[in-house]
Amino acid sequence: MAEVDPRPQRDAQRTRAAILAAAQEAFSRSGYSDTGVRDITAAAGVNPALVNRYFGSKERLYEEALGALLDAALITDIPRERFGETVVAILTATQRSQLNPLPMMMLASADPTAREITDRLLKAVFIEPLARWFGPERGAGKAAFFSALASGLTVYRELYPLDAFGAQMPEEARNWLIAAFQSLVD
Amino acid sequence: MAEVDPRPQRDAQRTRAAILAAAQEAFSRSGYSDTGVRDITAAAGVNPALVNRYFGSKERLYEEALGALLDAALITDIPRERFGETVVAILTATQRSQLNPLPMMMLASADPTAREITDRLLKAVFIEPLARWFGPERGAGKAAFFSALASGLTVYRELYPLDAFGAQMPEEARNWLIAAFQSLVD
DNA sequence: TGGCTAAGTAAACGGTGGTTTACATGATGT
DNA sequence: ACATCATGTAAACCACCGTTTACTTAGCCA
Repeated sequence: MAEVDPRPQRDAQRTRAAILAAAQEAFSRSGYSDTGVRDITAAAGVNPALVNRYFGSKERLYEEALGALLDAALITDIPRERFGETVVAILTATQRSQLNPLPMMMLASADPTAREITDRLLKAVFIEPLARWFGPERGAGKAAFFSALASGLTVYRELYPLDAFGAQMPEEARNWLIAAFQSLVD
Repeated sequence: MAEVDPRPQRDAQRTRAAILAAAQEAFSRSGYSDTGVRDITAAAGVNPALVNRYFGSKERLYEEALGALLDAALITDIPRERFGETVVAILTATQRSQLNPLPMMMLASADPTAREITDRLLKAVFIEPLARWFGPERGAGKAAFFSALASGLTVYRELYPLDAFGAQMPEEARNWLIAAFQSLVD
């Protein structure tokens, strides 16, 4: 006899989490405007109306989805002496991280509402903490360089793939990137 | 007496050009999905149906709009000894260039169809010629670095503006960028 | 066991999108 | 002047979107 599943069929927390996870995946793949509420809920196996029940609107679902990704992406616990290679290792992981907020940011930027939300969250939960971590002297500039470099790399790895940034990145390219990132903390 | 305008009220070429120009402006500002055919034709002062008459579809209008921008953006006639500063001057021009294809590329990348078109055009009319200009040795890698750096800079100048890349960019940041670009040709 | 409430569903609503169709009108050549 | 065709227009079409509403059903407690 099979074990009975002790979990009830109806579980608000589980359903909410399933929608949020499906939203993160969908928004990261298709952005804001091109991701429908019905796409998300179909992937989560629930009814479209539940987005409004649990999150209020598609807009607020996006905000929570991106916020969680940005939170998880903060890299301020990396040891400074190995900053460059650690960052490059993360950004060029063969198994694309589910937690990289950059694709979602790039793809969602066309919609004015999503862009406003993204701009606010990006600065509040990522750029500013990162700038403080870099230190009071030129911290903001370093955070900006970090973001620009990481974004450019992500664009040509995931959006418009170029061989030079592909799976088997040439040693020279990798070293250039490591040195560029490491120079921000030295 | 005022001179009579010798141009007829109806001029297919002029109308077509007006639609194309309005499309470049709109796609650069709002991407593909968030730009409506009615938005474009309203800006051009013509009827929405003319998009289909002159371009076949919104899709093919996008293709022609981006293709023209990518063509005009090729920077292979820059003297190599001043490559870095020239590129940075172009990318950080106070008056944002109407011809920079990067915002359009970034904003349009969410829609699968627009992304496919962008990917094809980007490589055929920009990346590959640029790689040849850099030379047979590591040309592709240099073109990739150029694109990544330029894209990251554009993202944080136009999409999610950061002070460090703003109008009055610190001398240090500017010099870092110039050196990075110049290193690609030295 | 029975009923009450949270959880989930189905269906519709108003708005908007790209596109097509049928029609009106200005330009041109005889 | 008039016929003809390119050019432009108005309106409708059909599909899809986010959201709301009315309803059903499962879970839980008395």
